[in-house]
Amino acid sequence: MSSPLDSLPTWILSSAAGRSHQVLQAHLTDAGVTGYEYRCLAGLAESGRISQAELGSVAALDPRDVTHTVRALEARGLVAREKDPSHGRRILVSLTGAGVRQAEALVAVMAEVQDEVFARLDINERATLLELLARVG
Amino acid sequence: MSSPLDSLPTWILSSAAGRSHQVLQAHLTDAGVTGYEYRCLAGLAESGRISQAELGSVAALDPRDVTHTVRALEARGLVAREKDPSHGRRILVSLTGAGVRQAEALVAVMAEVQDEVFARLDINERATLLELLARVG
DNA sequence: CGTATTTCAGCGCGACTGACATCC
DNA sequence: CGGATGTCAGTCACGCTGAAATAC
Repeated sequence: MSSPLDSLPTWILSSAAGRSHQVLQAHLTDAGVTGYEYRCLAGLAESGRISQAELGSVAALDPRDVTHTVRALEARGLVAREKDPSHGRRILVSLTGAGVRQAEALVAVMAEVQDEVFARLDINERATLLELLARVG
Repeated sequence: MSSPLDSLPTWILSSAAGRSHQVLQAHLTDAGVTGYEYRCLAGLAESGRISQAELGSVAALDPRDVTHTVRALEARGLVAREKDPSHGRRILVSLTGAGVRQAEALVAVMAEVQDEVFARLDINERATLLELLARVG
């Protein structure tokens, strides 16, 4: 059990992120979406009808991953894709009604994830942690 | 650039871990080892001659990953593998002279990684961060 | 018998790279 | 032409799972 890694700050950071990721993944799986899909839905919920390239920027996704993710969401009826009339190559993506409902449900899911991951930290400690994390790297 | 993810604590944590991981990977690549290899070398430097199963525990590695990693290290002359005379199935792994030197060099590499990743935090802030991270998840 | 150890092969996520076609 | 956009295919690290052989 004991490991030289346990005293390594970068390992502690990585381990905490891993535990957080595990909680996140479990909840997203329950909700029926992947991490990429969640990010796209959340980005579209905030930014409305945007191009895939813009969605990649908003969702912090590689444009090539946007392609697959958006097509998967389209196949499930959560997003609509339409050609930009003012730019033939560009494709505009937007949430469908079902997509909007899914995005709203995911807001609640993510709130639960945050509560679970940071359950052992109070409000002030959470703020301190985020401030310190912002200065890491 | 702006993203709904930027205000999500788990995303901030994951991003910080990603930046840390990037710095770590860059330094390990320069040193000529993978992350798994570093963990095995560090574990062996601390624990001496141990079985692969024990090494998996010390290095926080799946036993199946230990197999490949140890064989790669053996091929480079950094570790020695020998059958446990008291248990035919078990294989004992230990550092060679070159392995010891590599492990020592990696200690310095990792110290540099920590300094770089947490450069913008003072001693007290680093301690606070680690204490809070320990309670995440 | 069951348990532990090691080894083989493969999966899945997340992030990335190369190559290419399309459009302005 | 250059530059941006989208698509297809593939790579890689990392952490897993399944299946199997060997030893206790």
